[in-house]
Amino acid sequence: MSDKTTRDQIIEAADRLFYQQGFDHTSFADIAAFVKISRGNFYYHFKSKDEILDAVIALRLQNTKKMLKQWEKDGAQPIDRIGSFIHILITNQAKILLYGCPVGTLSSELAKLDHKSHAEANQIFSLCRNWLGKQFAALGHGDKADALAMHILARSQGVATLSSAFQDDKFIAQEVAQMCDWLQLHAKNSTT
Amino acid sequence: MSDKTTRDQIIEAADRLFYQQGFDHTSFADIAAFVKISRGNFYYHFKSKDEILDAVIALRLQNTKKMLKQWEKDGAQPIDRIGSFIHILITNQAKILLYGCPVGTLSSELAKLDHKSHAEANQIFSLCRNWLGKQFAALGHGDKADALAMHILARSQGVATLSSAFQDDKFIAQEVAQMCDWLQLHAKNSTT
DNA sequence: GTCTATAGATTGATAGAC
DNA sequence: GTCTATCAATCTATAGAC
Repeated sequence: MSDKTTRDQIIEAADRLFYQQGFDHTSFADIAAFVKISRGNFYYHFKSKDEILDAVIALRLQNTKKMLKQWEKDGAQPIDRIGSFIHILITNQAKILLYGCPVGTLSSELAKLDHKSHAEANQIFSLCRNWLGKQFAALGHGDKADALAMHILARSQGVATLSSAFQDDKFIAQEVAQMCDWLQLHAKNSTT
Repeated sequence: MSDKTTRDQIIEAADRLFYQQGFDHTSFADIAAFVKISRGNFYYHFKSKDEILDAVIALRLQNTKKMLKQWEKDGAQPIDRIGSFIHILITNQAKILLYGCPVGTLSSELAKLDHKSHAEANQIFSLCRNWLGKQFAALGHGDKADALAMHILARSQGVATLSSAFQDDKFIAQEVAQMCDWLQLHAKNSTT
């Protein structure tokens, strides 16, 4: 923890604060207070606030890739892997209830800001979409694999938004169970 | 249009700009330029920016009530009424692709800002939830009516978020069709 | 009821000492 | 590499003329 570079500490603090407070509403003063450096020191590591955002998005892309790889390693069958994806709603439920989904809320904010990095932020969605599509393709849903991936992604987003609005963790549990039931209906032939 | 009070013009401009740019990112200067009044004039009509937000939320609550009443009038059967709700995704698709759902994105933003009016903004969700629950109850789903209402609400939110991220109007059409299919499966006895 | 002028705080960003 | 000091712009909000 203490041997991390200042640059990495800034990125991690920004990652956290952008999620909790939003990108636009998080100031350098906020990040500086968190990392315990002066505001002027930022500009040795980054040219602008937008550059910090890009670094945060890059970090999230990297972490998402790691997570998907891990699920691919842990889950022998595509069904198990997709199940892992669905269950992040429960794994991260405490944070989701407070701040929603980090991917969806950042994408929505950058859309409203008409921010140049909006497309980059959406690559996190694309990563999940393609990975889910690959799993559904492995299940035998050739042409419908992408549509099924988008369906699961959308339902996860909706659960995050509504559970956060109503502070309802039971709703998360209900919907996760329903999505798993739905998944079983789409379990064609995996290995056979 | 021209005989509207300045106060109403401010509220309508704020309603539009809060949706397109976000609440926090919209300044008095933005609203003033839209309504063509001076910045100082705001404070004759409102005490603070938060008061404008409350007025905007009150307006949205009022408009939502009107819309739900109209659907109840137009649709003879609960199935038709729920169908009207699902189809707002298509009716408002142009705006949704650009700015997402006005209810969901405002709720998410106010959650991150830890804003005191977050609960008020969520009343728009509650309005829809209770109305949908009433329709499902009329369909004969006594104890499951609220869960079905939440399910439809969540799926609508997810479709709004993802279609906006991927700029995909075909995805909206696909999911709306699927939601209508799902709805038919839940069409127990309505009038009989 | 609307305006101009301005206060007071905060923002992102820069310059230069150490 | 980190700091202090500071700039210029912007923000919400206020005061007072008309």
